[in-house]
Amino acid sequence: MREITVKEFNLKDTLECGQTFCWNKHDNGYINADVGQIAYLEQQGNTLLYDTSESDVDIVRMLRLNDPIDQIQTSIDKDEFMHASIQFALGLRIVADPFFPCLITFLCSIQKNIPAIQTVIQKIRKRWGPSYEFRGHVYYGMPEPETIAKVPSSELREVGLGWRADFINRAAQAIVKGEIDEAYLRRTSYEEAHATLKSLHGVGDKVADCVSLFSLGHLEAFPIDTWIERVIQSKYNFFTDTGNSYAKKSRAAREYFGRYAGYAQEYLYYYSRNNQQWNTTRS
DNA sequence: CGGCAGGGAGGCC
DNA sequence: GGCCTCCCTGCC
Repeated sequence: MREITVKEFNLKDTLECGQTFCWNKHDNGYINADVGQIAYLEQQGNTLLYDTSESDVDIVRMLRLNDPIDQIQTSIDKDEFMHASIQFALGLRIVADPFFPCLITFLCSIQKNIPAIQTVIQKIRKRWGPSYEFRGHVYYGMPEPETIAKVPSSELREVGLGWRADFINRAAQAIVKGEIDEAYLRRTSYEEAHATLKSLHGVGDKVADCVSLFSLGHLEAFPIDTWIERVIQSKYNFFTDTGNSYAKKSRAAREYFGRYAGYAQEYLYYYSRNNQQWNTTRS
C-alpha cells in the first residue's frame, strides 16, 4: 500500500460525518468504487494507507488535505457552539467527490433517511454500474451519465427510487447533451455554479449546495437540510429575519461565517447529530 | 403497521 | 418572491 503522512486529519470523521456516499466502510478502512476503479483507504495514526485496483489516485485532492485547516477553523470560530463543534471533529475535511456520483447520490437523498439512501444507491451501482475486482472481491461503481441516460425512469423506479427516478434520468441526459459543463462549474463562482445546477430538473437549492460543496469545492456553499435548520434555529438568531426563504437563510449563514461557511456547516451538522445534550428528539 | 424522511416541482397569488 | 400540495418507497 502507498502512504501519505497527514497531520490534524481524521479519516473516520471525514468519511462518516454524512457528507459523502462515495466512500463505504470496509474492513479497517473505506472503499470508493465511484472513481473509475477501486480505491481503498485506511488511517493508522498520522499515516494514510491506500491502494487502488488500476492506477494511482490523488488522495490529497480527494480529501482536500492541503486546505489551510487552521486558518479555516480560526475564521469560522465565531461563538461557543461553533467552537465546541470544531473541537468535536478537529480532523474533519470537506471531501471532493467525483461530480456525477455526487449529483446522483444527492438526488437519491431527497426525502429519504440515510439507510434508505445507501440502499438505493447500492442497488443502482449493482444493476447498472461497472464491476471491479479488488483483493478477491467484486465491487460495483456508479454508472456513467451515458448509461443512466439510456435507462427509462420506469426501469429506474424498480430499485426503489420513486419519483426521483425522473430527476436522475433527466440529469444524466442533460449532462450527456452537454447542457451542464463540469469544468465550467468548477471554474466559475459559487453563485453561478449554484444557479446553473438548479437549472437541472430535480436539483433545488439544497442539492445544488451539496454538489457545490462536496464535489466542486465551493467552500462558501452552506447546505441547509432539516438538521441544520434545527440547530441554527435553536442555537443562532441569524434566521429570524429570513422567513422561510432558503436564499436568504443561506446568505445570512455566509454573512455570519464567511467564505468557509461550508466547513462551518459540516462541523455543525456532525456535532449536532452526535451530541444529544441539546437534542433530545433523535439519537 | 402507519407515519414519516437529509426536498423539489408546479400551481397559485 | 412566498405559500401550498403532492410526490414513491423503505425504514423506524
